[in-house]
Amino acid sequence: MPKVVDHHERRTRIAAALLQVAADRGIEAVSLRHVATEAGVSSGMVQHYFRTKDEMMTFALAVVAENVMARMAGQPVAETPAAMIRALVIELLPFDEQRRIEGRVLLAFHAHATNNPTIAALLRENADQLRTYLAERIRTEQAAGTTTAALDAGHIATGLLALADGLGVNVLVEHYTADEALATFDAYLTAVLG
Amino acid sequence: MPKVVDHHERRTRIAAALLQVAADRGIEAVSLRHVATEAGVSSGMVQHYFRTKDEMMTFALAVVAENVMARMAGQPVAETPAAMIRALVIELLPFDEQRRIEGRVLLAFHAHATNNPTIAALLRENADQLRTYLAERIRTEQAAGTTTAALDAGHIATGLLALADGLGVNVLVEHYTADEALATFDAYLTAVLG
DNA sequence: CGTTTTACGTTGCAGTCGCAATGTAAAACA
DNA sequence: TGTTTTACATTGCGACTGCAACGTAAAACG
Repeated sequence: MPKVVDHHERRTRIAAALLQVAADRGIEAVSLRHVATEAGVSSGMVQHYFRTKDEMMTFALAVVAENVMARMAGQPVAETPAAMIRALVIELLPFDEQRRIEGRVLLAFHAHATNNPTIAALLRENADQLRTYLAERIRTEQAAGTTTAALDAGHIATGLLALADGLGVNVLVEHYTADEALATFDAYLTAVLG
Repeated sequence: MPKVVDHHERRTRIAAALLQVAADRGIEAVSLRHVATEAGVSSGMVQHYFRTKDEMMTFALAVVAENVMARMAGQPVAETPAAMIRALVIELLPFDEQRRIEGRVLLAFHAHATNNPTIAALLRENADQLRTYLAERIRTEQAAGTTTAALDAGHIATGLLALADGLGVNVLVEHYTADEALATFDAYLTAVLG
């Protein structure tokens, strides 16, 4: 056998190139050759680590999902419940280049999921995870009496995430800036949590 | 000259076929040949009415935008401000097949707009129109004192539309049903408008 | 040290794409 | 009635796609 190689590392590197291509030129520009060129490798190597294009796409999506989750989990504990929610959801808005790229890719995958059950399932799994996490934290605050919100925590979480999704999309297509989106989000937060 | 032909009608018919293909098999399946087949015409005819694929896509998007606007404008005047907003935004949620198709197509175009200025501009124009319209109606209600909302009408409109966008996307990828989305939306409405 | 297994690189094939080019038929206009 | 103009249909070309099929070289293992 040749050089022992970290498969996961190679796949991750290729996925990163895929995300770059998708963010730069749209997901329809994601081809084996383009990704290979972007990664600086041969298309044969890409084929070596991903048997099909679909497998490559799915892996890349999983990478993005992991990144988002990791960023949210790495968030420090906030003082007030509103601040906590704000900090979490801000992570979903495209404020810097990294989040812009991820946002574009996620948007493209959402469009794709519309007629691709595999991708739809992957997206749904992550969204559920996020929603459950957020709802749980809201419930905790409600139990502790630190928030005035009388609404069902599940509805609040769903609404917050959907609002973040919608604002994110609108920022990505440049209907308004991330700051304006945040202002709108804040208005919603105060309305719901007091 | 041959048979005098209604150009706009032909283009609209082709656009309808495009939307069908996009909704059925994803926007990446939209090719001159597929659209032509779906419309039951030759690809030469499609080329006759649209000089480029891009022109065809843009036209189809404009058709969708018109449909949405027409449906919203055709909405009867509601009793309460909340009911009015609710009726308007419900039109944006994918409750029936028609709105599901339009939603899918719009979602795909939003992803596309991320790196296509022409489409981005078209989307932005429509979104602005919608937002202005909604904000204006909210302002009217506020002036009449028929709503308790203290927030800036612009922010409310932006938030409502973004929330509708986000909920719509989540319904399209089947994270939850349109009814659940509506429940969440209602919770938001009462929180904001009282 | 020889064998085997893995990690790539290269090439090619069948299919699809957008689009240009060309052909044909029919109706409006002179 | 003849000419011109428009409405299509057909064909083909160059570019691109995913993917299979090979080839090669190097390192782990016996």
